[in-house]
Amino acid sequence: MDVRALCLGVLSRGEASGYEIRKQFEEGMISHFQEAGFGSIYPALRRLSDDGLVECTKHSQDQRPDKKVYTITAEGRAALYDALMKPPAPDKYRSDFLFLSLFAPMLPASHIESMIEVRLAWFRAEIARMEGCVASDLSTGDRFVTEYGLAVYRAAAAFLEAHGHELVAESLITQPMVAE
Amino acid sequence: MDVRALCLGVLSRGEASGYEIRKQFEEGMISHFQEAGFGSIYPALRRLSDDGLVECTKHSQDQRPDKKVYTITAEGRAALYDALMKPPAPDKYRSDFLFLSLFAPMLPASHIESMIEVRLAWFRAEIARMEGCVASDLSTGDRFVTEYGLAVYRAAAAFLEAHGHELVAESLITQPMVAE
DNA sequence: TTGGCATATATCGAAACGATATATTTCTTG
DNA sequence: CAAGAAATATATCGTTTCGATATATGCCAA
Repeated sequence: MDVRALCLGVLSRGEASGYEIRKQFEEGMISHFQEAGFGSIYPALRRLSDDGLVECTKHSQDQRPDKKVYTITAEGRAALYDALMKPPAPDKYRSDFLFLSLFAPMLPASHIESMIEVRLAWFRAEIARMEGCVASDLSTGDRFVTEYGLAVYRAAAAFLEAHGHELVAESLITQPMVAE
Repeated sequence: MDVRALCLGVLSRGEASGYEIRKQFEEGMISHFQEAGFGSIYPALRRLSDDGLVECTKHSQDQRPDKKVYTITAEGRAALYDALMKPPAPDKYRSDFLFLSLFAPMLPASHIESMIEVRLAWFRAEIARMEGCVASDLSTGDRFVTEYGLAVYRAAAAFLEAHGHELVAESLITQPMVAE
């Protein structure tokens, strides 16, 4: 599933500009399980446009640079359907946090501790945000992915709360960053 | 954390060839939270070698092409330490499965059902494998990341077992793939 | 015996990432 | 109230990474 297919998916739910598509990958619900930046989205939209899978209409209303609004075409919907009917590729997960955890006993305890705290705070904020989302009315698919994410984040946060201190305790170098 | 730093991390736990490093990213414990293929590993090793962070010794024992074994140097360990001391980048997660789930009501129920089954089978196999790992004696870091992964996979599998059928039920197109 | 799998290295084009450039408006804060 | 930060909006460009492919041998099973 490449960035072109992801853009088609977003556009199938409503027309949008490149900037608005990126916002969905950065802030929206989709941001929890897919990512794409300007450097991928703009070339993808160009190619989709060339292939007739989306149509681009320029809105030069404001003073700002022309806003280009993209709309999915019938061919675009067919291409999206084909992409969705292929068996999904396995999930890809990259975590510098877990890689770093492998080496925790060789790093300062304060570093491990602050890393765990930052992470826990992030999980709690996301969980709160998602709980707000499920309270409102979502479509079937949206509710499913949000509750899935919630289940996983809660498990991860609970694990860190229960076992994070073990990683800190095993750190051989115990130098507080600020003098006591 | 780029592929060079990841290779340094692997080599800090023992010398290895490019092939063996890739096996760790493909099969080993690390495969659950970091990925790298030949196309990234070989250029990374070349650059690490040029920069003096690893040393390469050729073992031409077998008939096969020379096995190049890489060993981390003192400078390499220092560079790894620096990389590990930077605040870790946020986790990156990409799931075609969840993206596809957004559109489940527009896809055949049989497709959704088989996708969920495949996924559940994969989770169960990985959970069993990891349970075998934690039974043996692991280092602190290794045990932490394995049990973290176990907690998350169990939560994901439990969610799919409990709510997977809801996604199938909502699928508007209910065409069995094989005639009954 | 022959086809498939594991070992082992390596490259190459395509895709994606991350930083940066540009320009205007709107919001914030000292 | 003015200065600066943030949001809106598009786009490129060099570096990195991905995925497929090439090459060659040993080993095991059908």
